[in-house]
Amino acid sequence: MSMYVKRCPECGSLNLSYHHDKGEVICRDCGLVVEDKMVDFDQEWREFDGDTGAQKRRTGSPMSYRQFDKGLGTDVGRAEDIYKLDGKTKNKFFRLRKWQQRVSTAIERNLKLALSELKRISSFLKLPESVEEESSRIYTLAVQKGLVRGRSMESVVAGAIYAACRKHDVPRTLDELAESSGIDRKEIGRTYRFVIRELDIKILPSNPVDYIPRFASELKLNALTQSKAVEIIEEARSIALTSGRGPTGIAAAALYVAALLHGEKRTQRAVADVAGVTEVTIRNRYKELLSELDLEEQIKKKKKKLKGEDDDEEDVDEE
DNA sequence: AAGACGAAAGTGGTTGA
DNA sequence: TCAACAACTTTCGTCTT
Repeated sequence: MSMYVKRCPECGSLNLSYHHDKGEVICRDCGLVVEDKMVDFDQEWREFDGDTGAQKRRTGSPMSYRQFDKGLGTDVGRAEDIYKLDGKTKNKFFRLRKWQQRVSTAIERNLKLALSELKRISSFLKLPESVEEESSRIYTLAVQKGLVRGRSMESVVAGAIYAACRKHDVPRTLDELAESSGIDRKEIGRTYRFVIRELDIKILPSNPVDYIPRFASELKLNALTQSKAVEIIEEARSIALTSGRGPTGIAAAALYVAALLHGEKRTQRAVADVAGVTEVTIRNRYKELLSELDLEEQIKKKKKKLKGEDDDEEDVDEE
């Protein structure tokens, strides 16, 4: 169905890898993220049988949380519907109706504004539609639960997006959210935690591997280095080296080591910048990696640079 | 000069009494 | 609610390339 043929703009390769769930297209040869927001081709609105051609009508607008009320609306009924009610109930009815109007117009206004902001940010971050949809849902729930009170609308939007990204394994760093929303990173983290706690959204700790393609692409590292980094992370995970640590730090250190081993050296600062951590954190993770995994390869590489006088085995990459 | 390294002090969040 | 604690950051001085 998705029948467009693409070449990697970096190396011209046709060997592209499609990750539909992440909305990413990754070049297997050079690791470039070719396109990180794919058109969602299989979202095809139902058509009925071809032979009864006249009946190809759709059944209303698509149900989406990106519209403020999911395209539906519920009202407390009109006055003429309740002519049989007694006076007391009538009064109650009118009170409810009044409240409903107040609340719903307030919520409506809020949602309209918030969802357009949300759309702006998610297109800035090139998030796939599934994530945009999810964050809209989260935000809507948050508003309905009154969680925005005392917080800025923007920070809740940012928190909702962050949560949705995590939930869909398309993690963005807090810094990226901060940059695109203009909200302080800590503030986003706070509201994020608050929102997922209040809405009882369970989010598993994000896997460092999920960050690798994007970071590697930004650093222009090739696919070999990238898969080496993934390999390192998985090895580290098997020895419980990754628990409790920040996933971005691990991803950054793994990439740093992998780049070193493949002769594509990047400075710690460069890696730190794209990963949104400091050099110190990379060094700490890096040290742990070297001491807990096999570091002989690393040492051999360095020895080769030191004029490699006597023995040099040319084994670079295998497990 | 630039990059890598590491010590020391500070920050914000989690946990457990 | 408070204190201990771990992870991470900031800052800064030293060493290596």
